[in-house]
Amino acid sequence: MFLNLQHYPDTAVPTQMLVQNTLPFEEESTVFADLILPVPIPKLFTYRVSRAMSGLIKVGARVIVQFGKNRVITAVVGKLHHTPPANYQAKYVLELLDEEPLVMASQLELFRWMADYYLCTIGEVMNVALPSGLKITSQSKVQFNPDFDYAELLTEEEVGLLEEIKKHKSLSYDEVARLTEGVNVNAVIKSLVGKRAVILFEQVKEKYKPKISRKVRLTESYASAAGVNGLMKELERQPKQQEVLLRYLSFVPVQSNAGLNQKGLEKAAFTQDDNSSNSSLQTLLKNGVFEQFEVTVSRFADLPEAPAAVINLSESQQGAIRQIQDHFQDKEVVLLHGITGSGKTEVYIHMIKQALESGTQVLFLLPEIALTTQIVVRLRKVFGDKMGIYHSKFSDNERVEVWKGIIEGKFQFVVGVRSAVFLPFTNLGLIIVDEEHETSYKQFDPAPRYHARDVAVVMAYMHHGKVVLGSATPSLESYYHAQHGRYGLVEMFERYGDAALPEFLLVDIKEEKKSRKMKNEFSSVMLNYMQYNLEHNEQTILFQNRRGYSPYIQCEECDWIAQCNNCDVSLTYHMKVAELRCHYCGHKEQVPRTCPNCGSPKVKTMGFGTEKIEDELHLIYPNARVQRMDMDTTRAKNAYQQIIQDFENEQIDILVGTQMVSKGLDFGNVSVVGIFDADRMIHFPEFRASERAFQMLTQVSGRAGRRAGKPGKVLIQTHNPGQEILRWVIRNDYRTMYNTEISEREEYNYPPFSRLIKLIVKHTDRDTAQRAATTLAELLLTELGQSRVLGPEPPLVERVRNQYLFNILIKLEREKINFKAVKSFIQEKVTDILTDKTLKNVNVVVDVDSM
DNA sequence: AGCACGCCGACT
DNA sequence: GTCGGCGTGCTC
Repeated sequence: MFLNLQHYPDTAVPTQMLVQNTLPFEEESTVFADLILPVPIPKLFTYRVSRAMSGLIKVGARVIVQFGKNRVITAVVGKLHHTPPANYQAKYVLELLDEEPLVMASQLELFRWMADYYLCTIGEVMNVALPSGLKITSQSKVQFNPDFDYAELLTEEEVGLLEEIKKHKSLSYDEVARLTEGVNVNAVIKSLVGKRAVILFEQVKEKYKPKISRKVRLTESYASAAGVNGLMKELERQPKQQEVLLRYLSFVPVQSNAGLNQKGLEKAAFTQDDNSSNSSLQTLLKNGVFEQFEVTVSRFADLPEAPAAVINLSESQQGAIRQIQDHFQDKEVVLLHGITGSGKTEVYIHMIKQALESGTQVLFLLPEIALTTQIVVRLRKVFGDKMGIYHSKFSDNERVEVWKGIIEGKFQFVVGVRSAVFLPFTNLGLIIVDEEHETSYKQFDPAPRYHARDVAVVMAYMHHGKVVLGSATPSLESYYHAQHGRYGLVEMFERYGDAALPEFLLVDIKEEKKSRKMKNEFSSVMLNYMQYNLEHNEQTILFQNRRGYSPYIQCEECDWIAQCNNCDVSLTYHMKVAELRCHYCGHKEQVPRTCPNCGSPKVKTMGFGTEKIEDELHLIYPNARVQRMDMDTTRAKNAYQQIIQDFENEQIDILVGTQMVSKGLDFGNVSVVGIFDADRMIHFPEFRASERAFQMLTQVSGRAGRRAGKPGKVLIQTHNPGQEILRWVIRNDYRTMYNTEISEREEYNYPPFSRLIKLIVKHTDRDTAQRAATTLAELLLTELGQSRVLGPEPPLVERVRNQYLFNILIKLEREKINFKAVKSFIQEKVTDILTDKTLKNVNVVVDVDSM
């Protein structure tokens, strides 16, 4: 239970009170709290706990404190003790927000580990961990001083501003600024405060609002079969009121079950049609027939009860479950390598059920895109409202409800994205990480730059639970661990319900171009297949991992290319919105009609993205139903699901999209998958390129050929059909890919043979950035040696948001090295650079296990 | 990260 | 002469 000791949002803490450091009317208590504050300062802050609060405060509860001169912020109690700080006077904890811990001891342990491992502060971890509905905003507000006597002389500006402030009860700085344009608000407010015309105060408000449902029910005297019958008679002369009563009874059959009345009916159920029923209801309320009441409802209340879904497991699924259980005898982690369509989900469901029955909690992690799909619907059918969903597209209130629901025991099982590892589990028996190879499990910005899969493994150790990592295309790291006995390995190579593997067709673009068979981006082969599909009402998925219309526009006369002002990249042309956009910083600008450099009107789009493919499809097949699915078309909360649903209902003939189309689309009618630009993925300048390309191509291919007895087709357009990666994809030969890649990784000492820490040095001035990076690299070399420090070198995109970047890569062997000591050495050197007086405003990002 | 305090250029 | 620019250093 979360008892708010104060009622928000109305609490205003006058500033004068905040400044006070001792409480006058009581003896000083000897309880001190070390608090985790949401700031990037690597230590806890010790505050004093008042005597009244000392019996109530608990580790993991949130408190409000004054931090600095004028800031009021929320903190979480990290530790309680009796040691007064030696060198300073501790301030008092102003308020206690939770009677019971909101952050569990197990979480604090995990958060400390994360801060330590990923080289950030526990405050930064806390900041990302808590849904913002549980954080508290502190905002300075201004208010007219009712005691102001106009004794001081005011300037014209001050009078104007004061008049505005007088009109309102209280205003934030922002609001004042909006009301009085063109005035230097901060300065004027400051002088008004000085003249005691206005008062400043800190308003703290809790953002989470429970959802309230307004309901009505029959008053006690009528809440029985006899009561209702009597009432019907009484109302014979009032047909409208009788109608309202009947309506109520149709939802809540009190005659047959009087107990149902207790729960009542939403008031909204009466008023949706017309106003007269509303007024009749008002009369009934007034006459004491009905009564109103309010209940706090869950935002997930409308979910169906779990039907006892029976799953028939295939031989291979049963075998997989047995093997997993065997491995769990002596291993914490099992890698489940199951090809697309092998039925991993049923295995998961079985494992989850078992864990739940044994009374432990279960966490099921999915990549963001997969979470919006059918798998959640399926899980919901099995687990009903015992399952919580934690998703970034959910509102804050919904996330707070999941958080609290776990603590209260309402959700024993949570399906969620990366950040679900922060939830308040106390007894995790099983964690499943599906699509464990997905790079989106690694958070890049802001700190903590954590990898949810790796965090999950650590979490499981802490909870003495188990982990299942699942993938059709495991990361080299996980497979390596499985090969070397650190993880158990279970493989499923049979397609469920004997769906055939797709047939592959490599289309040589060079050949097609030579014989002039290409129609823009489409090879004749692809056009033929699409044509066939349209004629036979079968669906096609086209994959191009690049959004927008074209990645750049260029002048034919002078070769000018539209570039971002803030980043060293070309601007992507988006046709629908008629804009050039930077995919790095979000900068937008108008599309020039003529070349800004030479004035020529011959500015052409170059290259192609999903939008161009969509556009050309409309031209080639005017009657086909084409839908695009990428970040631009799925921004709205339910847009993604809508597209999926339309596709499922076969209201879309051709779906063209980015990697979004590679996840969770399991539809029988997709007989062709077309892949553009496979070469770009394969040759991406990065050591994981081959692995990624293999994963991506395999995942997309898996969308085809899901209909039993009828293999689908996968068309890959490439300039080089002989590439070995394509061969591996076609043969579904993970092993060879793994063996080839792993020996390269070993040779060049890349993960899993080493750990990588990437340092990104940033500065607005290129020379300063380079100088800082070089200095830092030299400092690191002293202890780590030449072989472990690579760089600095500029990344592919040298400048982002007007910051020049230089990367230093540190490779550390996995064995025989004091990882902790090395990390604190790195931290130390980074701090040296940051505090170097000759290198001002340099920023360094430390990314442990960088991807 | 904020936020206040402190020392040098363009205005009444 | 003042306002106000943002550099620097601290926060229990």
